[in-house]
Amino acid sequence: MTNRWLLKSEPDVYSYDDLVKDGETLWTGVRNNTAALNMKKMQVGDEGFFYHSNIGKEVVAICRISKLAAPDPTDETGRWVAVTIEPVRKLPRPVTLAEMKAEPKLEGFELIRQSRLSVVPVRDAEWAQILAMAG
DNA sequence: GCCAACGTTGGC
DNA sequence: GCCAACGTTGGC
Repeated sequence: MTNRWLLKSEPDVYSYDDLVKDGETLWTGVRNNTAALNMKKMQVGDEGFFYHSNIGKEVVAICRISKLAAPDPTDETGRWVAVTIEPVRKLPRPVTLAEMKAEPKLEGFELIRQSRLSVVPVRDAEWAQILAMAG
């Protein structure tokens, strides 16, 4: 079962361009239980939106899960996990948070409902809607 | 087990 | 810089 996701990153810390440069990256540092549960549900090949938080506040690209959740090497307690992601493509243009909030079809979107969650599931209809908004 | 206090995230 | 939302911690 393929699912879709949205992953947040502050672009001054790690942007989509950094991911392109690196080829792939271990998505470390998630320290929230709901977000960790979402990562454990990810399958290799699942796609996700890459969202720039704080600066930009917009979906900029699509990425793909390339490795399943495994223990996060930056976590000394051994309780947290990280997946590996790779870049897929940039959107024709970014879709901003303000646009998504203004779109009635995205009313139930988890990104908007629970704004602090850093790894968010995206429903098929929401995925299609955001792609359509990206042009 | 409840809840107040505090810390963090992220939008504005 | 402020604040809302949410999670965590610790006293009782």
